[in-house]
Amino acid sequence: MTQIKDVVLRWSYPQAMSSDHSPGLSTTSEQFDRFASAILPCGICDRAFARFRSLARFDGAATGKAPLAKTGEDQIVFVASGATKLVAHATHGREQIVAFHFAGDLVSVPARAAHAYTLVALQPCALVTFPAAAFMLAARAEAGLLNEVLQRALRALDRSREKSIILGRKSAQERVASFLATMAERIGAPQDGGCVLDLPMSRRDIADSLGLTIETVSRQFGELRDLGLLETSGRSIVKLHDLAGLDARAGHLPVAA
Amino acid sequence: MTQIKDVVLRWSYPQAMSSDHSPGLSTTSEQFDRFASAILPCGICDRAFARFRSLARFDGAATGKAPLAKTGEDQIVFVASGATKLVAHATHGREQIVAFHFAGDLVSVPARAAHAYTLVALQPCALVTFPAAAFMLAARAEAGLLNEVLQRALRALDRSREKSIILGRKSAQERVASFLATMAERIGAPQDGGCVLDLPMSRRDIADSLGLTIETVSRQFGELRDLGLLETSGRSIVKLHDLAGLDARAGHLPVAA
DNA sequence: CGGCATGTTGAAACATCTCAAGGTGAGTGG
DNA sequence: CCACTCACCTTGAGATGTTTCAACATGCCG
Repeated sequence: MTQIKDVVLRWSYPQAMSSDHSPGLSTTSEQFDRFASAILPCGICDRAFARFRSLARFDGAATGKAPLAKTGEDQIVFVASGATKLVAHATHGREQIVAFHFAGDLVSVPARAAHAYTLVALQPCALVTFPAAAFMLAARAEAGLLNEVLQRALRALDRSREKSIILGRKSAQERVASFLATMAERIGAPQDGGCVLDLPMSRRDIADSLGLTIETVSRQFGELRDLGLLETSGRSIVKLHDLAGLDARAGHLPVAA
Repeated sequence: MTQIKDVVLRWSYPQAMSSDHSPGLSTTSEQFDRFASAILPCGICDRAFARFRSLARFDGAATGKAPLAKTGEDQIVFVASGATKLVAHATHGREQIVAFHFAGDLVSVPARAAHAYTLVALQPCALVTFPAAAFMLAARAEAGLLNEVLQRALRALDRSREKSIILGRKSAQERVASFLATMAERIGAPQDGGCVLDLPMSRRDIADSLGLTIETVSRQFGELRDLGLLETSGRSIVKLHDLAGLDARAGHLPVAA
């Protein structure tokens, strides 16, 4: 009863597979195996297994490329390796990054809404793509699979709601601190009390994720550095010295609210 | 294959039951029946049906009240009648409304995250509440139910993502226009080319949903009125004259992006 | 070791917020 | 049925944080 919430309530895996930086998996079999072991229940019947195998499309994507063909249909994408961003487009070329994804994550990419969406690779990626409608139809009778996908969807919903709070009610500094705290959870490598991040996304990506400009993000990195909360080296390495201090700066509610 | 996306891809129902303004349903049976016919698949077995019946808690809530007991557990709530808001709390008393819900909607209310969440009634409500973990366990083998809940979760995710774009990259006027366009879809009554809204939420609620202040919301209502796009009467009635014009002001992408 | 995208820092512009003072309307009690 | 009242909404003027525009520094890659 408890393990449901604790173990599988995530649309994405925290760090299980994310230390894998292999540029792209060599074979499609290997990609599909990753998908199957992450998403498909052990007890799934051979017929259903084969059905998903035949629905799957395999894409490798170089950094910065949008690996999905515009089919006009909703898509379900499994990130076998690498990292991606889901970008929403508004008028006047404005972009908002709606989510980041790492190896092991499952992404729902809508074809049409009030805004257009594009999935873009942050690193060389191996992706397994399904047409959403066909995927759902094939999953219709597979309770185990539906359960897994549902828990991941709810996890994604929780993340998206947290983002709404950040975007709606937080200062620039709180946004950057929240971002770093979240990334620490997802891809951070613990190191003597702190945590080291190797961010696959640029300052522009961070800005587009937090609803800020690159200049403001840069300034806030500076301030957090001056506060002794972090240290940067090169463009992508960030060492967080004080996770608790960062959380406080992030405007998170104290535990006993 | 197509009808999946078109018909059931919603965590919430658009207007099906939302014209029902009965303050609260008289009997718990009636409430549960609404839940059952909206969410439980027709073919569900008697045993499972009884299981959900016994898990359900029935609450009536007066306007402004938070009807959920703080159990420390995630909850799943079905809105049998009325309207609610899901509020997230940050430091310094800041609040962000993460979603609105109307009769027929299903809501996932997290117990603990980086921010605390409260579900609050906008109108007198009848609610059916389940502990999320037990709900998921009971649903584990019910593919039809899991499918329904998954489609609704994905719909909620889509809505939340659209909100991220609004909060991250839009001007005050675009936010208000987007809000009105969304409400028109969800609870609008068509009227000679336009659409009439009877908003159950206050200006403060709208502000807390859009990441603005009440003053800014009020000013933007004024500007949209001056532009001839809408007309207000009393505090809650808004008549939209030009849905297309509103959509344009909302910064939505033109159809051929 | 260049060349150039990416990131940093500074000063002025701007949108929204804050603070403050009226209006308005929905519900209440006479 | 009307007037009272209080919460809610509207409008105005000044303060503020973020953006914009611009110049400069850095570090990654060939």
